[in-house]
Amino acid sequence: MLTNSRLVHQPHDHGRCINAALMRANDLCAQQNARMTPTRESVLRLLWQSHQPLGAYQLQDQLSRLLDKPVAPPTVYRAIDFLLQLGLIHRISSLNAYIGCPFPNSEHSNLFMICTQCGCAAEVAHNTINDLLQSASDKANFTLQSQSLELFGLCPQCAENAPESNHD
Amino acid sequence: MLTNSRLVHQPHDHGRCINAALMRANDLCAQQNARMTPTRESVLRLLWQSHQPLGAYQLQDQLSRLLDKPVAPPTVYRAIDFLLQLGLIHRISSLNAYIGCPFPNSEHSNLFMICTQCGCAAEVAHNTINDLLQSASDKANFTLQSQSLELFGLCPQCAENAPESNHD
DNA sequence: GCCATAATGTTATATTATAACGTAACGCTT
DNA sequence: AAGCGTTACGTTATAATATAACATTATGGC
Repeated sequence: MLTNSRLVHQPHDHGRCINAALMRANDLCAQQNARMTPTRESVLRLLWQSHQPLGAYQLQDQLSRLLDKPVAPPTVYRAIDFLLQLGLIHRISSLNAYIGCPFPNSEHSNLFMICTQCGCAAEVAHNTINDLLQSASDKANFTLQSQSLELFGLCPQCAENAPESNHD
Repeated sequence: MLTNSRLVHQPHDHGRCINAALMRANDLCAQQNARMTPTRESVLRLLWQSHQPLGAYQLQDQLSRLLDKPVAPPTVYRAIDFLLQLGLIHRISSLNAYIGCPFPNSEHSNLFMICTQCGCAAEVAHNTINDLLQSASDKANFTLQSQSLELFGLCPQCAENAPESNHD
């Protein structure tokens, strides 16, 4: 089970973690002969700035503030589409929000653990689950192409802070 | 593995299948002291009419035609919310669409197999997958509350009709 | 029948996403 | 370096999905 759960849920050198993500992104672009333009890089950076998924219009606000000029929705959506295609970010469809992918190179399951309290989201790649989903698909004669797996609940911190209605 | 996959993918007595769903719905309402009003029943029926997920505005159209009078979005969304709360239907968030639940009483995984070709969707309850997700959550110290699992691919028919770019 | 509650009607608007078309930048060829 | 095709971006308008707020009507218990 490969996960960025600890990174998400625990304090860490976040600047380094963002830079690492940008490096990976640049590498991938070089590989694929794609251009990491300033707008795209800004959007990717903003998505990495928080471990929370951000909506397109939140991104618009932040990008607009960052560039100190008005930014229209298509600008944001174009950057999002580009990053999605390269697998550098994911769309979390139950939230209509987007988040940086911690392991863009690996084939992985896109399983997210999303905190209903604080909104943070950790990504998990879990081979056993993927295998099971594949075999369930096979059994149903379903030709699996892609998947979207989203778990909702409390992250470690929030569970800690607000435990099961205990009044000790 | 409990699934309505065969029902979805194979010809069957669909009228009976809709009626069964409505019966289950009425039972559940009786149990929970909830009211199955005409609007709600119509929406549920429309959702069962196809094994495809329907969007809110598709439902609006169809409901409007069925009742032969204009219907505003809130009407549709209220019925949807009611049915969602009772677990009689599900929201498929990657499609912004809704679909009748074939086994509303059971605790289940909400796993959908959605055909990217024809749009049909089968629901699967798979205990092993649920258990795995639970244990993955435990390992990550994540308090699992709910989940949304959506698989995309080709249903048996569509796979049959458009096999892997073979030209034999 | 009266009342509280639940459901629906109605109007307006918020939120998310895309279409369509023009302009600018890039990078290759010559 | 001029020309040119491609890619990216700017701009305006609008589509698609969802909800807020408040008025009205129906339902069921007393």
